[in-house]
Amino acid sequence: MGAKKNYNDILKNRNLKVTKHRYAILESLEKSKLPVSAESLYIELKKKGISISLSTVYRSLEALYKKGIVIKSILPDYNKAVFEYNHNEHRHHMICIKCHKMQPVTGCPLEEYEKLIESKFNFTVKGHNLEVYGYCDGCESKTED
Amino acid sequence: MGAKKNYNDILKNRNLKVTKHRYAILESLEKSKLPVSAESLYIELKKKGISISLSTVYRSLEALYKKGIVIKSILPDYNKAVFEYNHNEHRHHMICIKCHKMQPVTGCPLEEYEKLIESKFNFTVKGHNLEVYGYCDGCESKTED
DNA sequence: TTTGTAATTGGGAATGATTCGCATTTGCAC
DNA sequence: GTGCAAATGCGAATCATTCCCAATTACAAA
Ligand SMILES: [Zn+2]
Ligand SMILES: [Zn+2]
Ligand SMILES: [Zn+2]
Ligand SMILES: [Zn+2]
Repeated sequence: MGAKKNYNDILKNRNLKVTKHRYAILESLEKSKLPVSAESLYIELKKKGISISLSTVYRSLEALYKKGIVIKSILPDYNKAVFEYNHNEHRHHMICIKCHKMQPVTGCPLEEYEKLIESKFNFTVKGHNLEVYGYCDGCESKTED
Repeated sequence: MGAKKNYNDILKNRNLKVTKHRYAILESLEKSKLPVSAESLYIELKKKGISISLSTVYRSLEALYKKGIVIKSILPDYNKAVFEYNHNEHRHHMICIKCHKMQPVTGCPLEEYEKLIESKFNFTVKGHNLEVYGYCDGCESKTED
């Protein structure tokens, strides 16, 4: 939360111009506990009285994603991308099969695994994608077909 | 490869009717080393002389996915779903950021992690999704912007 | 502060993957 | 063999995302 100035630097350091839109997007994402879709972010910004177009939201998110400032993921049952601020405290999510709720889990069990892959195959690891599926607290008792 | 009869049982056990299309899809997926998109599978089946519609390919894959017979995943940079046969030898993939090649890696580093999650949160784990990103053997020397 | 230029944006159209609707066909239990 | 629910074909519809292009803006250099 050394916020304000921070976003400017983050953007500048990655050769992205500082605009009020990007600023607002980062602010919104950083506050959000959970990953959000482009559209829901768009709606949220509108509610805050920010004038922005959906295209811009998509473009900004994509730019931020390419620079590693945000994390993008697409879930096989919820066919759209969701974005979250890349708090560098690496984290993953538990996703409920039933209600689609996502819950963050900090920490990562993959450090050794990545090293293993790098040495075993000739592959330079740059990151990974991990989500755990199952039934959340509330949906526990439900069984599927 | 106790193949032939096998698919029939797999389908029947999950309350899916046995049709030549599903049979062909499973056969194709099981042989494939790498995950394939619905469309490329469709094209492949056509080449084999099988008469099928793209809708059916989508519907069948979705049905097989819901039953756990195939695995579905969507990659954030290649915006479409890919499917692979669920060899129960659990595996994951390394995906090249540059050429999009996917390479399977058998084995899983997440058993303990899942137990941890189940006990720590009140969450019933049913599965997970893991891909490792980076540069493959051939694309090694390439840097991004 | 002013100017020049490339990056960013709006808004709407285009795209492309996936799903849907509905008439027809097929699997399979009885 | 019959009957019915499930599966299919094919085209239309949907929906997220990208693209186009003219107008605006950020910001570096003067
Ligand atoms: Zn739930
Ligand atoms: Zn991790
Ligand atoms: Zn590669
Ligand atoms: Zn695994």
